[in-house]
Amino acid sequence: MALTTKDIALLAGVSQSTVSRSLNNSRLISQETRERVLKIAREQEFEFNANARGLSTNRTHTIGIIFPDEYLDFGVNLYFGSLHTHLRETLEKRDLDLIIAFSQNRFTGADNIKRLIIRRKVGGLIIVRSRMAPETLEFLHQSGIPLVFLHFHQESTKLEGIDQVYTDHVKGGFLGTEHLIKLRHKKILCISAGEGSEYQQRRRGYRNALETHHIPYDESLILYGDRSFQSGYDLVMQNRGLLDTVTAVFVHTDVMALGVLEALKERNIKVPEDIALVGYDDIELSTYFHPHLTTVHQPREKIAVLACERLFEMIGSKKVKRGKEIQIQPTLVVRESCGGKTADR
Amino acid sequence: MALTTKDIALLAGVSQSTVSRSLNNSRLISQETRERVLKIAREQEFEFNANARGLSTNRTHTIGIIFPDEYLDFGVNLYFGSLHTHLRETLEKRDLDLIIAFSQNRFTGADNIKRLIIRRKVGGLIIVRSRMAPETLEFLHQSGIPLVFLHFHQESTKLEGIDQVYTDHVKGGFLGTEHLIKLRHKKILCISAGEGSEYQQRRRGYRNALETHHIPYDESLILYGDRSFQSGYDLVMQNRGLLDTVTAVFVHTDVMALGVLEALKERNIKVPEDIALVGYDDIELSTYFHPHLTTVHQPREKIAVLACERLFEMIGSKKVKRGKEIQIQPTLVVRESCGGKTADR
DNA sequence: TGTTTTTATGCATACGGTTGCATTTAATTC
DNA sequence: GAATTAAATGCAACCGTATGCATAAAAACA
Repeated sequence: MALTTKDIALLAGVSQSTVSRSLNNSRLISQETRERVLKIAREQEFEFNANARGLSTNRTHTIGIIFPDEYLDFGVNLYFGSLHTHLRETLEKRDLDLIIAFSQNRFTGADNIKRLIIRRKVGGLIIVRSRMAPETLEFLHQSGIPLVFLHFHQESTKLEGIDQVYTDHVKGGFLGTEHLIKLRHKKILCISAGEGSEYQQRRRGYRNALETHHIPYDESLILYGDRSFQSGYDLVMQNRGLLDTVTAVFVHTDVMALGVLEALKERNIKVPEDIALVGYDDIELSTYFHPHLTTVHQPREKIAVLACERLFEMIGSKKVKRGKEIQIQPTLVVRESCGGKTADR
Repeated sequence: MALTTKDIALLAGVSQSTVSRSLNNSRLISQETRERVLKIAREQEFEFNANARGLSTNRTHTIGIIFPDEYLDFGVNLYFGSLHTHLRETLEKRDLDLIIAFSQNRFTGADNIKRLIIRRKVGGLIIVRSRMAPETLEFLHQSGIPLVFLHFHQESTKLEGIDQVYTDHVKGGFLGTEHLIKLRHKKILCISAGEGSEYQQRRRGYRNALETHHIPYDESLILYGDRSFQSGYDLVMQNRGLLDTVTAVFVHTDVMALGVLEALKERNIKVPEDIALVGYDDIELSTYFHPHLTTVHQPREKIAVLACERLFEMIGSKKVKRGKEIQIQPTLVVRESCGGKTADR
């Protein structure tokens, strides 16, 4: 059987509470005793029983992460997968366990967010790009649990008092577009996605850039995919005419951009010679394709680290003021898919 | 505050133990009472406190999954990522929570396997392709925790009594090679990986196929990569001479195969016309590349489901006999990268 | 030296469930 | 209808830790 604090107490010749206090660095303990207890605990490879601890303190050394459902869908999960990895890594540094769930149990329909809090007593929650019922949101507020929303900025007043870490998607949309404009492109097709505020924001950036540079905004130059490789591919194949009239394409996810690239290759349209291409996300996968994608980089590791640190702060002290919004700037990574050349040809 | 069984008891006018029994489907409870209690619990959105439960039963509704470190490495994580997804999905169906860890905490150096058991009291453990210290293995044995090893077959007698779910990598190696042989290829380059039993087994299959068809086995036709896209690419670039002498390449991971494909394209070697290519894993990514990869398919979902079911059995009853080894047959998925044609040219 | 203050330790209870055992109530048997 | 048995419920202890409170020991003070 696993050792308990009681066992350690026996070995050390002290009471169980002294052991508990020693291991928890309480300052009610003499240096001498503490060290003796710690030594024995180490020797015996003592591990706390997380359940007992959680029961007693009503919190656990566990963080919950809520991912959006589409995480399951390979075609679009490369960005979130990478984010996941960084989150895991950051939490592991703090010796925190990680429970992962989708916002809703896809089989029982249970509200996993509520469950993680009530049932698992997670010490904090990171919620990645999830819509949620107002009721759940209300519940989160009331629970007072440390909470960080990730990925995109939500402006709803309902989210007041909730921390958010996100990249500036408007800026990202602007950067990608402006790069193309500076290469003298004027007719820039925008392949975005229908659902999701981040895409709306990226489109706003696209439009801002055009207007800043006095290029008329043309709604017919916006197409909507579903974020998948296939949809990028399909949009190119289905809009042959449109593609002949543009000199550049700005695609709002790398995965779609790779689909676009593939389709263009098949149609014998050369990138970047015939069409310049800009993606969004800077996923590692895109370096597998040629030409390498110029793309808007979102610093995933930074997002993960900042979100976790914020969580740690809140967990560490109840007095930390909630509702901080951390905006991270995306950057443009220039590779080959736009060419060094301008659009003058 | 969250509701407890005591609260429900009060509302239902019964004792706390009756509530507990009702919610746990004990047969010591009358149908009538049970229903009344359940109804109230539902209405109140009662959720068990997992800590309290875990403390008294000494087990939790939680499964641990241990992933290999390289999971972090994108270049090789596509297969495991997909496996992960299926595992998560399967466990969610059973309303089980999931804690994920690497076998060793990469920062504190702690043995996560031991920790998950002692500290988190996970009800079961799935260990994906991990080497581990004999001491840890011994510990696992003793703990009696439901346990399934995933991915490849380990024949060590030390693993006796431990369940394994794996695909037959020897068979897979055989299938891929034989397909090429039947297309009349005789000089088949094999790009494998240095570390990992599964690759050793795939190479054995490769050799078996050659010998079965009376083709001399030539060790110099085996190259070793590190499973990454880049290493597939590099091997092709660094072994130009060798590649000119073969008509087919069998690559032991799809990710590497895609790297190979990319390099061949760059060298203007046509696939499948000049060289036929077979991969291994059947990851979704490979359908993004052209020509589509002929590859050895490992049924990831089946592996996940079988592993979980086995775990459920063991969790459900202590009497279940341990040590079952479930072998799953890989299949060959013929796509475009070998051509319909034979090697007679 | 006696008294007060400080510091270190132990005692006992709470956390929210599960479960063996005792008890009550209902059903069955004679 | 009394005695026996079965079914349903309640009582209470326990799981392992944290922590308020009481207390003992040590230090400081008078």
